[in-house]
Amino acid sequence: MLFESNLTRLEKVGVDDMSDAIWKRVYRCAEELTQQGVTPFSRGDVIRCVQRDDPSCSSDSINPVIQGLTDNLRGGAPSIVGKTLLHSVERGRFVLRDATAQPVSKESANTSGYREIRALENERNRPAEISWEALLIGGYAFKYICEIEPERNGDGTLRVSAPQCRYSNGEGLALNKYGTGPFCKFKIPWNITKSGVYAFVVNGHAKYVGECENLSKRFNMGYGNISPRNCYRGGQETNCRINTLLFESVSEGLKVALWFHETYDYKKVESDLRAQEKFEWNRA
DNA sequence: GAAGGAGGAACGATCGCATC
DNA sequence: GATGCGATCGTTCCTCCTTC
Repeated sequence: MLFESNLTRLEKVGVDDMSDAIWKRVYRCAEELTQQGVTPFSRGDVIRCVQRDDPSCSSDSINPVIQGLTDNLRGGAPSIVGKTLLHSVERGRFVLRDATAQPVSKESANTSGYREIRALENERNRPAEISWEALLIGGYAFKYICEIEPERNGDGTLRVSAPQCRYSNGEGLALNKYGTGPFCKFKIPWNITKSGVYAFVVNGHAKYVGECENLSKRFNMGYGNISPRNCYRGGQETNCRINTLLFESVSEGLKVALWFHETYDYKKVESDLRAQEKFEWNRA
């Protein structure tokens, strides 16, 4: 059978461990509709078909997946197979892209469409103007980024975040050393995409230095927003530990500022700094 | 080898705007 | 108003590198 062999080939390229992935259900439905002679099929046809098997799967989840599988639509949720399965023939109507086409490998799927999306994002997120203010740490000039200002309650007290409570923990994992918090949530501007070395400066004293490839991501998707999984063993303990230290410092009324030294050679600069000075929040 | 620190891929959720 | 499209962000998991 033509369609069965296509799916089999997809599974052979390394995607057979994702039996519940929405993209796979979407593809099966597209095959099913095509076999029934419903081609082109509508977005709604696919959504109804997927929901027939899994009513809990909302159209909000299915829509970006359809988009992400369609070669001539931009955006959507990128899947492991890339934009290789569907083709939009008119607004809201699709056909299987090429029932006889060879699927792309995981590697090539990652290198084409996905990279183009990232390149566009990088272009959009041009670096922000960083203050001219500078701070010398170990001979390197750091620029001021912002003060760390966690979310607060209506009465001005720090809002305590407890992401560990949201983890389903089906494997019965223990909390890691720093998984109990308390945690806070904060963000820095999203448009500082440069690599370099950052420093937490508390009341004028550098407490921690670390490296990053993308400062905004490192903070907004790392330190500033602790994910439930990271509170448990195997999660990113460092994010938990540093977040709690920030929480405690700000709670005590201390000023915590983020400073940044932009460099491509961030590994060397970080190790150089840590060799020169001992920072209280860095571990050995 | 274990632990710490970080990057990145994959997938999904949500939101705003456009179009029918 | 419903549906479709596009963009952005969040979560989880995995891998890599370095240091001890």
